[in-house]
Amino acid sequence: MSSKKKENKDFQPITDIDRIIHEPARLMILAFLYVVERADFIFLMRQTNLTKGNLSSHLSKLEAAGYIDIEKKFVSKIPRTLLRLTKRGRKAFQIYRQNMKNVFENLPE
Amino acid sequence: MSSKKKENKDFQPITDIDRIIHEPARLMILAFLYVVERADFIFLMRQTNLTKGNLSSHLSKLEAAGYIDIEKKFVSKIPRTLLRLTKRGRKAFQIYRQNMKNVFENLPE
DNA sequence: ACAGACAAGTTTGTGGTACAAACCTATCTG
DNA sequence: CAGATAGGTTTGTACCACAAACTTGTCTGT
Repeated sequence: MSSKKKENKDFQPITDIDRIIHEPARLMILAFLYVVERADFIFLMRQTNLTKGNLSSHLSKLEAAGYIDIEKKFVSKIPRTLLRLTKRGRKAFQIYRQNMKNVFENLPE
Repeated sequence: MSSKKKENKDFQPITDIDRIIHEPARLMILAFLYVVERADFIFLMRQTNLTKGNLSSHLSKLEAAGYIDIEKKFVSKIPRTLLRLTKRGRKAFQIYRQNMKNVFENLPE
């Protein structure tokens, strides 16, 4: 009945924080994709002010986590990279959001 | 009138995120100190489930940032390390909190 | 009174990662 | 056909979170 371990329910939301999402650059990316549901590389780069290189590697990481799909098309010889949130990504983002909300919820002021 | 640079007001709160606070372990520490206003090392260690080593280094970092005061007392030969939020720390935490709130504020669902 | 055992921290070592800079490949332009 | 530009990817590096080792001091038991 009594738990041996102090599990500290208070801080559980913080302990559980998804580090993939927690990184500010990726949080920006996800927050954007959460709304528009589809965007291309260049547009995202302008929106986030990330460099090409960094945007690229963050996108790879998000893809590896299964949070976004990366679709490479050609529009009359010009490459176009389209990004969209997966179901999994959407879910993870919602959970992250709820966790962060819980952290601050019961604080005064 | 028109701004040359795309400043992306939408994501400004994320760009401005305070990395000292953003780290989950330190967020936990600050969230706790925000409430109790004074705690000792051991108690904080139990609350956060951090090891002594990691707690120590996070506290050092918070102190270096001017966010907490570390007070080392002796209570009849036994050392006691007391932590409390500085005004600066309290302010920074509030700003961080507001930034995070802004990030999620205008999203659907 | 002195050999452990324990308590309360601090310092050191290391693997992972965010950011920047270099690189790549293809198209357009004079 | 020599740059310049566009759209990315890969590489290099400096930092930093976490774990493990170390430190300093107190409290036993014998």
